Amino acid sequence: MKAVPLTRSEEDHIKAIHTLTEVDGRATTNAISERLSTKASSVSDMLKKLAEKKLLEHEPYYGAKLTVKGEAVALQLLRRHRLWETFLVDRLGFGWDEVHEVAEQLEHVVSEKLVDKLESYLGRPRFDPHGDPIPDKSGKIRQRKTKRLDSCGPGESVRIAAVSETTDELLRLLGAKGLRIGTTLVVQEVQAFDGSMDVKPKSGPSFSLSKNVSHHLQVELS
Amino acid sequence: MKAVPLTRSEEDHIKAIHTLTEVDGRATTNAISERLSTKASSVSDMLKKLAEKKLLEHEPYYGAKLTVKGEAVALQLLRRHRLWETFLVDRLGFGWDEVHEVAEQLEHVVSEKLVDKLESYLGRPRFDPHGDPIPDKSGKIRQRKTKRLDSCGPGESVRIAAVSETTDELLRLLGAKGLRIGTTLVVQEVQAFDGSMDVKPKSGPSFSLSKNVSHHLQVELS
DNA sequence: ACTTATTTTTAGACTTGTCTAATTCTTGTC
DNA sequence: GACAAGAATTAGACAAGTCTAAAAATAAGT
Repeated sequence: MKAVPLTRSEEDHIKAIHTLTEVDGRATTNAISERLSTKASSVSDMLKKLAEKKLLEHEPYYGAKLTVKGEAVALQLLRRHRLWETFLVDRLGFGWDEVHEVAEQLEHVVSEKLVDKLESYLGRPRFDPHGDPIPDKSGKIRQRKTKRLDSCGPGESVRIAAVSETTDELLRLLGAKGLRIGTTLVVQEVQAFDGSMDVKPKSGPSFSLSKNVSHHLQVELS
Repeated sequence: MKAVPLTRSEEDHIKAIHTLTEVDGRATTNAISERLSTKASSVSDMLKKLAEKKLLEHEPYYGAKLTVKGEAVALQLLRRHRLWETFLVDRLGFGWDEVHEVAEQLEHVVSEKLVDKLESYLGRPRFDPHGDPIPDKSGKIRQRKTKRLDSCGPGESVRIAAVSETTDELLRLLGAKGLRIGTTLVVQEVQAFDGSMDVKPKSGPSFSLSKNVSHHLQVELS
């Protein structure tokens, strides 16, 4: 097992495939190209290249699927990304919505020692500021039984388990909408534009929640 | 004045030119290529390109000289590099001889906000772990009144303030002799033959340093 | 099932940054 | 001052990663 250093572009493709597979079940050429803001033809080339490196299997016209080796690469990228995001928010005082682009750059810095020391320095956090799990050195992740509402997609039925980082204002808003711990919701639609979502409580009409609000709601599947 | 983003390679060339100009008074094509481990022809191409961007003036066959604009870029790179080195040593516990390569990568991360917040987080340090000055946001550096150890004579008592143009080999040598930033030395004798000098630390026996080594030690009177 | 629309791939070109090899310019020596 | 040695530049090639345009494969509607 040689540690072939990957280029930034290769890493970006692997991460996109990982995320798409997790969210949509599969990673199509078009979906990848849209995510990376490139053209489908470029992705096609890259898939062939990564398949030759045994990082993924590519069934032409069907889609890409990471191999065990490719999955390991993706998990290390996620690890770096989320550790840096934690550093940026917890230590440098960035807002949770400002860190993505910078972490996107930092995650490509290559130094195992750096990542391990950063992890220790941050107190070995299991979750990043967005509530996403941080893989450990070996790629293992501790799954949370809950996730944030803003990470849910249309059709999901969930129960509110907790409200994170609450403020009085937020609690008042939730009260006004009739939301409390234990309330069951069905996600109806997510707006790509601003991340707001339409949800419908078991009893009562549906309404809209801004991403700001849905982000603070920890939910579990119901 | 638009902030044209530079490529990593362009930044590397500018930094090399800055350092060489500071050390040798001028930056020749060969010297740059050696520093960057590339070939002279590649440097030649890059010089033409950077000259077109008004980052330097290139008198063919004579050498390159940074413009005010180019100098500003170099200072920002130095700022980032030295802030990251400070972070790696002071916060993450890296040895001062282990940080260069990693800082070399981190310095290319582009985010003014990140650099400014990092500076605050570190307590606005004026000097990095090697004793080199860290430029502020506007590019200003606070100079120390230092001279090179090889310019000192017998009887002078000095404190090591910085190690200039460091390499990993040099740092390891210094470490082996117990020398670091802040160490106080008394010059005992200077050999006319080869310029080597005998020095005695405050605690411990005296030993000899070659001119090659003493030339790289920036010291202040103590 | 047939035809059309969509998706994916291929083919060929361009850019950036590098290289080798050949050429041109500068300099130091006699 | 001529000429050899060394330094710098130019010319031409190549790999990586991207693009556009065209071709091929798949999916969808009736």
